[in-house]
Amino acid sequence: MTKRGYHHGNLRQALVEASLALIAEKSPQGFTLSEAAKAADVTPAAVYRHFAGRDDLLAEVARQGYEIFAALMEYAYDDGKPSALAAFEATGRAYLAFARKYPGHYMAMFESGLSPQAYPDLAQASAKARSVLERAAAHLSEHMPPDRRPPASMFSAHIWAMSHGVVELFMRGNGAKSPFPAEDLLEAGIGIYLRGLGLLRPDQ
Amino acid sequence: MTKRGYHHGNLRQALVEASLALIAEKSPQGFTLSEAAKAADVTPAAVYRHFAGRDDLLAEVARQGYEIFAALMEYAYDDGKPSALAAFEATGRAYLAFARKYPGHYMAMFESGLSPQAYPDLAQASAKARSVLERAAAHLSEHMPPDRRPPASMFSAHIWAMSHGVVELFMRGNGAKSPFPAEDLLEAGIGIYLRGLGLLRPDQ
DNA sequence: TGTACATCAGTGAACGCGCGTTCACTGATGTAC
DNA sequence: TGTACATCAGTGAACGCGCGTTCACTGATGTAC
Repeated sequence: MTKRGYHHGNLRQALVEASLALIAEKSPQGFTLSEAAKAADVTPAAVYRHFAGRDDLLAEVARQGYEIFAALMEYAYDDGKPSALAAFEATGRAYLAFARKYPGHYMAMFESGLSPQAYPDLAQASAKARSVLERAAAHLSEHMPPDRRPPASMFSAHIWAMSHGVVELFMRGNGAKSPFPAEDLLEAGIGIYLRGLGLLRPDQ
Repeated sequence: MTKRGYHHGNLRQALVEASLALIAEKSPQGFTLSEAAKAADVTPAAVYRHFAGRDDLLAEVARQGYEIFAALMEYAYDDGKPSALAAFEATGRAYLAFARKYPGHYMAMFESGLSPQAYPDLAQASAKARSVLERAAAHLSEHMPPDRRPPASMFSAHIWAMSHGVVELFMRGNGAKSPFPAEDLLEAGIGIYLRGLGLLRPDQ
């Protein structure tokens, strides 16, 4: 049991968790402060003891999302073990696993439309997460044929874009029914891409 | 001049165009029927002469988007001329050009969260657009080394996912500042991917 | 241990607002004779 | 050409609703003596 505060006990975190469920169900724009309060068994006014308002609550949800995201990526990457390539592929799989397991966080992070600049803590968490991805990309790029090695930030962006696109188009109802499981689709896509970079033998 | 009807003249289309501007500015979920009516210089109630309600109006915006999208893709693909590969690359560029030039349509199509099943016209337009992409992919896949040729629907999904991801992450403010222009980023990404499929020589 | 007081998390009522939607209506446009 | 009538696109008022936010308050918890 977590320690209980005055009345509710950890209301701040309870609100975050109520919001997560609502965001996953109705999208970040569909979620309302009042509903989150109700889900936490509390008056809407109580929310203002812990957050400056609706957007501030949403920002905190996104911030926690980036923290989890960064930790998962870090863990999956595992300092490039057993090999830069294998670690990189594990990171890609972890990306999709995160989107599937933490849909509320994912949507708050990437589909909420709130600007991170307005929330310093959010901007910092987001930068931290991104740095994990870029480190993995930079490490892997050392193993590329140097003549046509693209900037690490570019090929990290490619992988991120494809991963995000698979999540948005084929994991949610949006756009299209997936003809394949999203995981297989992304793994195959990344494989082809890495072969194009000379990181995989043509017959791998 | 377009022909004018009873009072306003083509109010139906005026509402669609007002909605486009609002959607591009505030996202599909931020757009409201009342604002669209006001932008078209008309009472909210007038909207109900032409649409069943807010969602119906949004669906019509998306439908028109798919029509334009399909036409642009068709034009860019140009029946696979001058070569299947060149035509395919032109189609990729056209995708991004569409997203940039018709942000309201793009957002209504891919970020609105409305289910196409509920709107038969929308579902049909969406299927038509998708078929153009799949035809291009199928045609190109005939030129692949047949031993490891992936299903056309899969590699079409890869390209689409990367394109969509680039739009969402690097063309909008969402997620990240682009280190490169979105067009260059996507073109390079598709190039690497196609090389991975054996469609481009390693030194191309 | 017991009492008096300070703190402050959450309450409940209230606010102004804009939303989507309905309804009886009006008056400009089109049509029949 | 002129008149009487039918049509129907758009009006304006009204509705109930849930939103975000504010405010003075209350009462459970923690603390000092």
